[in-house]
Amino acid sequence: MSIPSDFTEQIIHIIKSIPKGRVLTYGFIAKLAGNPRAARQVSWILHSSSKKYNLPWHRVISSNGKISLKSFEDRQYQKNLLEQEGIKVLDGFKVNLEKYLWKINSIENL
DNA sequence: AACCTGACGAAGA
DNA sequence: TTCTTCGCCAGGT
Repeated sequence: MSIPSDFTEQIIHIIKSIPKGRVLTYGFIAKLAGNPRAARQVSWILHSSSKKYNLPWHRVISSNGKISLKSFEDRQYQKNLLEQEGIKVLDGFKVNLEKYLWKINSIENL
């Protein structure tokens, strides 16, 4: 284990700040953290540190509005978590970003 | 220093 | 609309 970079800590902070009933996309989180092209790093963090940092990982989805987990079981699980917060998950595990994306333009006040 | 990986994403075909 | 390709990033599988 190594000490997370500032960039990584920013990402973690942002994810922990996502309100219930809202979602954020990988790319958007990366952008808020300062590097719009580091979406993959966001996925890596979720994959490796969700448990460690107790992150609301289920509130992070792809830019196309779909759940990104690989197996059907995992997608189903994430879908349940989202619906528990009032988020409607449509066929194909898709979420209406227009409706549920967390509108935030800066992390200044996080 | 080099290489590999992932719950990505935009652009093409 | 779906599939493929290619570029990106930081951590370490």
